[in-house]
Amino acid sequence: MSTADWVLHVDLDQFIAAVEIARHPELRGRPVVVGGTGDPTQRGVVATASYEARECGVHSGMPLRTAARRCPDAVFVASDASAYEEVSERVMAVLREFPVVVEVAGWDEAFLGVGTDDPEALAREVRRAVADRTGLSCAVGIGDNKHTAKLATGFAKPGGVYRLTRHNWVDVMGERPPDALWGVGARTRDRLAEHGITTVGELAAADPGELAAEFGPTLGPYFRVLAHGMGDREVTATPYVPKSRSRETTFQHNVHDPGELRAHLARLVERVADDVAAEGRPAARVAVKVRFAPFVTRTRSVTLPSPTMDVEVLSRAAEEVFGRFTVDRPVRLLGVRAEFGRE
DNA sequence: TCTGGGGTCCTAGGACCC
DNA sequence: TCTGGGGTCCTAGGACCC
Repeated sequence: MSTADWVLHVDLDQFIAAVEIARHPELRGRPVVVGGTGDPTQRGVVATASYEARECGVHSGMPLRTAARRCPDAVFVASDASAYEEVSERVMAVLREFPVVVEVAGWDEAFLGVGTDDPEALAREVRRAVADRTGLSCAVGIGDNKHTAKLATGFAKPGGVYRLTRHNWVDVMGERPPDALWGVGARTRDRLAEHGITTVGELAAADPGELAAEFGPTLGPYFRVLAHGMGDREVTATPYVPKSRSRETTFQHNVHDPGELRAHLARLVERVADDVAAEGRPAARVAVKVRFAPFVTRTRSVTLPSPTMDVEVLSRAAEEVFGRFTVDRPVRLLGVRAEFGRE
């Protein structure tokens, strides 16, 4: 743990696309779209688009079909999680060689808790070390907490360094919409707008009571804290301990046949049971997710009589929970999640 | 824009207990 | 014998993030 002078946020540029370009050099300079099975005629979305592909309006989360229409020259590549994990580990190892606390925040990003008089110099060293040792480019945000560091990275991209602190917060963020904050999305932005709040500055000045009434006693005041550029300063190297493991599948074609659905359910629960066993900790709850056509998602769950890693017990629980659904429409997605107990 | 997969955290209502 | 208030667990759903 560290409550040092500065928080740095390191974020790799177009990470997944960069890994694919590194191992397929002929892709360099071309629009590259990574996601799904790599077949843009199938259901799936863009995981990462290279900067060349972004120029045609392709971005993360966009359906592959749409990406193919916008960028007919793009090269489509299947997503390969284990390759990205491996490269990610190498990058994190480079970061850990610095005299900093490293908190991994995803495949392609990490917070660094640092004590230094010259955070810009350190940020440039980090960028150089990552580039030299992995061939990857990254942006580094410098902040006085994790929130400002994370937002600073957005201004540093691609491949730069940017500092955002209480000293330039109002100038940089005051006039931006509330969803520019990390943790405020489109839904909350729209609900805020109904209260006449359309900028970060207005949110910072909003009545905490009114926010609590709209968003609840924890979330409401928290949004106002974010709008002041405040946030968590604690950077911790404690290894990540998952609270749940899940597997889900979107079918290429909607499924209505109950037998077929049960067969898919059985396969999913086996994969989840494998993940639970690999984790070596018993699951306390089992949840089943069903997404009906066109796109209505429902979840049912059960607390097990006692936590278990037994695939038979997990399977029976998933079947029981699935049996509580009324499957009267075609099913687009089926998912199973196991939650670990509190220890 | 016909909308993946894997996660986390918060809210809210009802059950149940004291 | 018509009724309080607090605490905690269970469940479903929503929002957000990478």
